[in-house]
Amino acid sequence: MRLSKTFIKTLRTAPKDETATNGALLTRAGYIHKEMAGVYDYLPLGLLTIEKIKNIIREELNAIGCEEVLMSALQNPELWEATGRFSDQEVDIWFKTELSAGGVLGLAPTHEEPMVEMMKNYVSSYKDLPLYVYQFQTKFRNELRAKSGIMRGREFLMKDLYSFHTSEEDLDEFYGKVEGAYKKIFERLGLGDSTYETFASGGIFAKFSHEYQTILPVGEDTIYYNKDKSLVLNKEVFTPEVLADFGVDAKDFTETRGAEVGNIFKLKFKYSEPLGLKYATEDNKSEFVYMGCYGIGVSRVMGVIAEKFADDKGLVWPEAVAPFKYYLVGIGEDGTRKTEGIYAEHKDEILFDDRDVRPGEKFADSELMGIPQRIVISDKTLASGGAEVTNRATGETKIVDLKELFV
RNA sequence: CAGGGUGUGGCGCAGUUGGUAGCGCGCGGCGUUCGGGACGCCGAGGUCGUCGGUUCAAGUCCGAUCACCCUGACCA
Repeated sequence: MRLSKTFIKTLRTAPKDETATNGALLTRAGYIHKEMAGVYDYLPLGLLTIEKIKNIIREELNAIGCEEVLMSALQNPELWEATGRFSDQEVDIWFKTELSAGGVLGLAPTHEEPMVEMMKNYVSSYKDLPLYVYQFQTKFRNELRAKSGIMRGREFLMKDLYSFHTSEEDLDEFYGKVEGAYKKIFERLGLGDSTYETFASGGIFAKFSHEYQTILPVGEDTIYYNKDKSLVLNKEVFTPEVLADFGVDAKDFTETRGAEVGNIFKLKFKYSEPLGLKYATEDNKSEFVYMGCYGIGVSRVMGVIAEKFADDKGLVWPEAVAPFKYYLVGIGEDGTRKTEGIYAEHKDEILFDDRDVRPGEKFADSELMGIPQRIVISDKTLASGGAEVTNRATGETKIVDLKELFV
């Protein structure tokens, strides 16, 4: 991408209404644009970052046999009335709208009901199971208070996976596979060292559910971890009874803040029963389908990564999620000519700062945008043998022969 | 939803006891610059969130309303 050709523009100061680090830097660096509280547009760089995150999740889910779909945001109330979840008393974050011909529709805050209803068309026998179906979809939640940049929005992007099984054992086994996939996903996202599977309230169907909490000072959840972080508990289950169950002592735990980037739930019959998702067993009995659901907040993850790695100069993306791996700057006639040639060969990997501005501004923007490697070519670098390559995260600089740049 | 705070050019801000708006960044032009957001000159751009009221006169006072931010509560 050529910076001279894009409409985005960096800002020296963050808008006053972006006080969270992620919102302020993503706005300043031209990744996002705010429509209103909790509602954001993703600009070219932001969209590329979102797509990188999505692809990592997609690859790991596909690797354990999941199938991707895309469901609708508009929802039929009848479906949700079957589970009692269209009621504003039961689920108080609905956005509801009206059909011009009369009647109410909802904007999906999650997709258990429509997913189950849809699968009724395709699941009729034990031979059809198990199934693992997911999507990346925009969710709408009428939060009382949107906050923290893109970390808690009213409209946000989520990956939601639903699994369908004939037995609890099969559900358990797949649940374990998802745990494995999630571990890989968070590692690849650069959050492996700071993200922990955390015990949280499981509602009425299980003692616990699992949340994936990334340790982050501005996270919304309070969590407790022991020395080696082998056991992490959300505050909501950090009770004497639960501690006794685990045979641990509260004084061995440290309190910190976490951002919930994912969660996984064993739903069992919670939705299959009220909506009537059944299958025929081998001996032709009709049974309800066991279910699990597994979420990752894609846009929130982007905010968490932005927040977690930022420094005083701006964003610092892990290479796997950066919109581009390289930020290319040419200085002087020779440098400029060389960079044009390099850009032509590696367009997909390069954010090319070909703007007619002074070098200092380009350096500042490369740092603000958080591109992992900055390549500078000038008379000076050519005289020392090639291009100067600077690592955004470490600040480490080295001269690399032009032929060795992309090997 | 409770408490606190803020709305003035694209962004950040100032505007004294009411007298119809000013600065920095950014933007356009010219020139000098060209490895750390350079400098000079010229210039464009706002009716002060919205509605109503007081007044000869309101960005400044009063009322209402909307939006936004922070803390908390909420989070299926």
